[in-house]
Amino acid sequence: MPNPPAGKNPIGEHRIVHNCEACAVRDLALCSGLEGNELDDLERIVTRIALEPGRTLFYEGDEARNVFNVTSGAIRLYKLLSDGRRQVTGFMLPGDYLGLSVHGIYAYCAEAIGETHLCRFPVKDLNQLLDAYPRLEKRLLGMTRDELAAAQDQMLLLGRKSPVEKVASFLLDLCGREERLGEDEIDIVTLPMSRSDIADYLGLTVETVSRTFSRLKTEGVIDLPESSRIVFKERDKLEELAEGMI
Amino acid sequence: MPNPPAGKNPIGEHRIVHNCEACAVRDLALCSGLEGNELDDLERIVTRIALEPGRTLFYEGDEARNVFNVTSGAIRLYKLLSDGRRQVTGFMLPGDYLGLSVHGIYAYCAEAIGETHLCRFPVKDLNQLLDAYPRLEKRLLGMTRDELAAAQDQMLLLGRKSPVEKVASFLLDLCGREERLGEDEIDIVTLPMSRSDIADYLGLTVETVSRTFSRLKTEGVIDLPESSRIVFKERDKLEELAEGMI
DNA sequence: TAAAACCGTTGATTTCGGTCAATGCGGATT
DNA sequence: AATCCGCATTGACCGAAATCAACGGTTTTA
Repeated sequence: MPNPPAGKNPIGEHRIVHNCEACAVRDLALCSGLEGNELDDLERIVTRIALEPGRTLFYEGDEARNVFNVTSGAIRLYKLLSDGRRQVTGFMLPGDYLGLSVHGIYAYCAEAIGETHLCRFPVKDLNQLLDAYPRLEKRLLGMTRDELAAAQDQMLLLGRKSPVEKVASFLLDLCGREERLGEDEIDIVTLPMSRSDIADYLGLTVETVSRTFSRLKTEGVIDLPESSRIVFKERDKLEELAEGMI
Repeated sequence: MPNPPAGKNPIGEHRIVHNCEACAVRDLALCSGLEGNELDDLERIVTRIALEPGRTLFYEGDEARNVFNVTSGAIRLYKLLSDGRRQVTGFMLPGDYLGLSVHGIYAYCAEAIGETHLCRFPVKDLNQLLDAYPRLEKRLLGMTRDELAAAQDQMLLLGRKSPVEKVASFLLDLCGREERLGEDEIDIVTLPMSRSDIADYLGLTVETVSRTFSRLKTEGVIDLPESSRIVFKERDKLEELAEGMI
C-alpha cells in the first residue's frame, strides 16, 4: 500500500499520510525506543515529507525548528568554505536521524540526493516528549553517541588514510549500512551518490576517486558493472586495504 | 588549598580527596546540571584521580567501565592504524568529558599530556543517576551534541583546509576554549601539547606544522616567544586565514 | 532531432606537502 | 661543566595527488 500524497507546499515538499506501526524503519529510527501509546504521541507530532532530487532540506545557519528521520532515499550533509570548497560530513540513509543544531542553529546543510522521504518532528514538540518518555531521550543519546563515534572514524580516515584506504573504507562502511537496512544482495553495494559527493566526503578530488575505482577494478578487488554499482570480488583484500595493512 | 593525595595505586593513578561544591570546573562539566543533594549523589560515585605526563588512561578497545571529567591539565584522544599512523581526535581540557564507548568498548585511546587531574565515574553507577536525574541526562546529551558539532568542524578542516588554514583554525579554537576556562590573557595561547600532537590532530607532519608557525611568525600574524606560547598580533588576519578567505 | 549540459573516465603536467637529513636548543643527568 | 636526549626548526629533494584538459556516454532542453 503506497503512501498517498496529501498536497504539495510552495517549497517543494510533499506531505504524506503515514502510519508509524507499519513503517519500514520502525526498528532503526528514533521511534525504536517506543511502543503502543508512546508511539501514538510521537505520531501526533510527526509530518511525513518527500523531497525531489537535489532539493535542500535546510542550510547551515538556519534556525533549527525541526529534526528529521530518513525513511527512504538518501540525504547528504555538508559544510562549505567561503570560496565554495565543500566537505560532506555524512550520508543519511533510511533510519538515520538528522538535524544537529548548536544554539538552535543547524550545524550543516542537508540536501536530498535522490527522491527522499523523511519524518519531520518539530523540536519544540519533541522536547516535551523527551521529558515525558526517558526512553526516547536515551534513544536520542544513543544515536548521537553512535554518530560521534562514526565522526571520529571519519577523522582518522580524512587525516591519515591514503586514497585507496579511503575508498575501500567508504565502500565497506556503505555496504555494512545497506546490509543493516535489509539489503540481502551480499557483496554488492549500490551508490546513491555521485563521484563528486564521494570526493567531498573523502577529502579527495573526483579524478582521484575515479582513478581509485578504476585501479581497484583493474586489480580485481571490485567489479563495476555500472558506475553506481560496486561488486566486491575480494572482500578480505578490500578490508585489508581499508585498514592500511597492505 | 591543594588537594591532598590519598594514596597511589599500582598503575600510577593517584586518588585524591575532593569537594564538588568548590570545584573549579563546576559550571562546565557534567555536574553543571545539578545542585544540592543531586550533587551529593554524584559526589558519592566519583573518584578523583591524577595522571602523570604521558600516562595512558585507557586504550581503544578496552572495556568501558568509567567516564571521566577533566578538572586540570590536558588529555589527548587518538586512534591508531596498524602501521602506527595516528590521528588525534581531540584534546580534552578542564571541564571536558571523555569516555565515549560503543557497545561498551572505548572508541579511542586517552593519554595525559601534562600532569592531569580527572573525576572518574563508574558507568554502572552513572547510568542509575541518569535515570534518577533527567537533567543530568540532558546535560550529557548536550555535551555529546556539542562534541559532535566540533567533530564535524574538524572534518571540514581535515578534508578541505590547507595547512595554514588548519593551523590558524586550531590556534583560534584553542584560544576560545582557554578563554572560556577563564584565561584572561587575551590574545595569548599556551599550547599544552607537542608539535607532533598538533600534526596528528591536523592531519599534517611535524615539519609542516613547524614551517607554518614560522611562516605566520615571519608574516607578523603571530609571535612565538617560546615554542609553547603563541601571541596573536593580528587576530582578524588569523580569522580570515582560518576560514580560507585569503 | 540537434544542441547543451552533466557525469565519469583518462591523460599530461604541476605543485604542495611529505620524506630525508642536518642543525639548534633547552632541560636533565652525571 | 660536559654529555645526552628529546623536541623544534630549517633545508633539499621527491612524489603523490591536485590541476588542467580532453573525450565518450547519457540525459535534458530547446
